[in-house]
Amino acid sequence: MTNVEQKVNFKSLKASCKNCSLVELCLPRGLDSDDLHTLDDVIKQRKLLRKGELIFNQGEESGCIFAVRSGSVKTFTTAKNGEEQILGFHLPGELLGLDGIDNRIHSCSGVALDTATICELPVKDLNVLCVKMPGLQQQLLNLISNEITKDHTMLLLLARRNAEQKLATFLANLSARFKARGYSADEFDLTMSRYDIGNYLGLADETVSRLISKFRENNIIQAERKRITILDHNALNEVAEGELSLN
Amino acid sequence: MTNVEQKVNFKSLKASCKNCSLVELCLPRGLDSDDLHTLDDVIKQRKLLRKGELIFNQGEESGCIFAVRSGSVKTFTTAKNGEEQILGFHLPGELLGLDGIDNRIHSCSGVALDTATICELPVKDLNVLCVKMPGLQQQLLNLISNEITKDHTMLLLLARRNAEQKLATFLANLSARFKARGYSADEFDLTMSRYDIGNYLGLADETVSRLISKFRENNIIQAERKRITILDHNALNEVAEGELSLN
DNA sequence: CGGCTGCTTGAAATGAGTCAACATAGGTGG
DNA sequence: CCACCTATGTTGACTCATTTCAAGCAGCCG
Repeated sequence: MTNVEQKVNFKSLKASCKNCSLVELCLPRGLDSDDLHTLDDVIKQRKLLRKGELIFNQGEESGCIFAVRSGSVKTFTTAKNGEEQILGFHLPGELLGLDGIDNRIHSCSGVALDTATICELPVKDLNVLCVKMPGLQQQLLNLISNEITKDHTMLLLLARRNAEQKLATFLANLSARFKARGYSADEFDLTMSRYDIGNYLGLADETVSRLISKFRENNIIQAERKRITILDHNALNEVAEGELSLN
Repeated sequence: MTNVEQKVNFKSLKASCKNCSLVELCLPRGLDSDDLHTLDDVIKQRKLLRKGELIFNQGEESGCIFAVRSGSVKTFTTAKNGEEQILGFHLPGELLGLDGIDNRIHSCSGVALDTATICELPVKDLNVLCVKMPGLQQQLLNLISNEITKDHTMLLLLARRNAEQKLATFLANLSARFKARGYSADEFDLTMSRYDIGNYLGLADETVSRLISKFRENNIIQAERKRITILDHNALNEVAEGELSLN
């Protein structure tokens, strides 16, 4: 199943880790070099997915968490009546499937938004490793804890903010995440549709469309279909905070 | 700090655990008896809180998670501009503060809604125990995983449901939780104000008031201020699911 | 007993949704 | 390679659920 016996002997720590995207997440709070290699060995080969392909399905027991290497991914729950609620969009270097970390059942599904590569990380192996590496244990808890905090921020956004603030927050957040991952904070492509954005933010897709136009008319962004250029981060943040209302 | 040396030698497992509310949560998926006692020893003495008293504060590092023994509690985040978003209400036997499980900083605050007793559980001690008790490790992850799932359900509720469905879901959920804890599913007191309910559900408090009246007029509930009696669980669930729309 | 806070109800205002028509891009097959 | 077709996005007009504003009421605490 895993290839723990496989030896790794490169000079550079990063270069020696096949699946850096996930391992990098653990670096900031210091696992030592040996630990990192052990962890890296547990991470399954990347998998290539086409747009729309399922990574894991709500209700199934994958026993894995996942890391995005390239491309992007959305997660969503499906209600009894069949309607979907998008829970998050995941960029390269980010994790998903943490809701299945107890090794039981995923409470949401993950789907590729475009061509994407993802790494699989079997929770079982992680648990075994945790005994040997107390640092990893802590890292894992940190990650989940952050997940909860993110959800709480989202609850606030959905419950208390108007459409303008929601979309501005969404764009500002995307920008910050691209920046954190080494991409441009000013110019990026939306891999998700207007419908997806609306679903995620609790808005009709027409509303999203209208707001994008409004932001453009106010010279806050430039928007050509999927391509977004942020012209005025300051104004965008002010709209997000409700300090600035447009038109 | 903790009283690990303290010996416990009662016959009944439950009777021998001073802080059953938390320990019970771990029972369903089987820690053995010795483990339970060890766990119980780590749980700090109950604390008595008056209405409005703070249990833990957003931004502070308590290093603890908490279990409600009696009374009820709300958790909420405070945004930059000072406005609050209630994240959840917690009944006896339920946990809170899991967002601070990484032993760092709480991303929300907890406050007693009425006179309440709560137990404190230092995460540090838990981590130590986890090494000795692999089962506990798993239990903890399960709990957090469930927390995430609950948040996801809430995201769906806030983003996709109308006011009627939100309130019906809220009441049905409360009822189920009371039942699960051995209280009546039909009759209970709301310890939170209309304002709190509205804040939690992303509604104006006037809307909550109006809906309660509407539910009463439709003979779904009886409502005398804080006292709620559910007359028709079936109808309530149908409203929650959007299968039934009132008036 | 009075004042305060929380609750209820009404009337008016409005933000976002719905419905509908049209535009554009990208993909497919002839 | 072009023409068509379907997806997705845009924009307008109208509707309506929920909010906001406002007034009155009821329970509760000091």
